[in-house]
Amino acid sequence: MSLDGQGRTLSGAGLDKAQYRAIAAFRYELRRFLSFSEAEAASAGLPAQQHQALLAIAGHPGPEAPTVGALAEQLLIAPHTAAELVSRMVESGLLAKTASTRDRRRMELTLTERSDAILGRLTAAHLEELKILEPALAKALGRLSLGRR
Amino acid sequence: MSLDGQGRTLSGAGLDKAQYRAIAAFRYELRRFLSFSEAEAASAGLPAQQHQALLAIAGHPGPEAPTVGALAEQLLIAPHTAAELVSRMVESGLLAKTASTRDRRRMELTLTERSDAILGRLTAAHLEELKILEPALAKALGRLSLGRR
DNA sequence: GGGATATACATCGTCGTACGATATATTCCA
DNA sequence: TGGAATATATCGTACGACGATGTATATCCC
Repeated sequence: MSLDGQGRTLSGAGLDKAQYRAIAAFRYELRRFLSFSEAEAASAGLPAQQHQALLAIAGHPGPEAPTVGALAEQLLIAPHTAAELVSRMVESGLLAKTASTRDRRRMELTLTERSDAILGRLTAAHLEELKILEPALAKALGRLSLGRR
Repeated sequence: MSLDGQGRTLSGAGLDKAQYRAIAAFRYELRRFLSFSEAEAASAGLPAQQHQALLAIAGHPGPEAPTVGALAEQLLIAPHTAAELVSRMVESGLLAKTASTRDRRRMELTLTERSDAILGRLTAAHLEELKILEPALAKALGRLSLGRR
C-alpha cells in the first residue's frame, strides 16, 4: 500500500481504504440481517432456504399458484434444485404440490395451514427486526459513494 | 386465505398479501446482488466466502492487521470455521498469516500482492454493478412500510 | 513464581444442500 | 403422429459450515 497525492491509502488496484471499509460495512449489515433471518427460521424449525421458499410462494405475484420453475426463478437456483427443495418441504408438511390441470407437467405449490402460520410469525418478527436494522442498512448503502468515481 | 373489511387478502397470521410481495421482492433484490457478487468472485477463481474474507481484511478498521477471531466476527462465523477458511486461503496464496509478536496465539492476516489485485478488480466491478442495483434495492427496502403497522 | 483458568487458533468427523449429469413425463407443433 | 421442447425428478458428488475436541499461549491470583 502507498499514499497518493491526497493522502488516501491506496492498495494495488488504486482503491481507497475508506472505500473498502464502506463496502465491508455494507456487507456486514447484510450478513447481520441474513443471520437474524436464518436464526429466526431455525427457531421455527426451518432451514433458511425453506423460509425463503415459503415467502416466495406467499408473495408470488398474480392469482395463480407458483410452480417449481417459478420458485427456482425467484430463489435464483436451478430448477432441479427447487424440485429437491419442494420435495423435502412436501415431505415435512410445509407445502402442498398438485399437478396443474391444464399442463400436467407443472406442479402448483401452495402453503399448508401449518406453514402459513409459521410464515406469518416469521414475517412479523422480520418486520420488527427490519425496523431496527433498516436505518443501518440504508446508511451503509448510502455510504458507498456510488457515482462519484 | 380470506378477505377482511378493507378487501385485503389475509393469510393465517393476519398478514397482507401485498406485504408478503414487498418482502419477497426485497429478498429477491438481495439475492440478485449476492448472486452477482458470487458469480464475479467465481470468475476470479474465488468462492464467495473467500472474497468476503479479503474484503473484511482490507476493510478492517484501524491500523493493525485483523486476526482470525476478528475475521470470524466480521463474517459472523465460528472462530474455528474462520481458521479453516484462512488455512485454505493461505494454502492457495491469497493470505499471509503471521503470529503476533505481542501475543503469539493471535494470527495476523494480510492480503498478498495477488489477492490485493484480485480484490481491487472485484471491488471495481461491484461498485459498477451497485450503481445499477442500488436504486432497486433502496426502493424495495423503502416499500416495506416499516413503522405503520 | 507457578498451577489453575481463560483465550486463540487448529483438527477431525459429519451433515446438509447445491450442483452436474441424466432420466421421465407431458406438451407443442410441423 | 413423431420429434423437439418444456417441466420436473433422481442420483452421485463435492464443498464448506458445524460440534466436539485438542494444543499452545497468556493471564490471574494465591
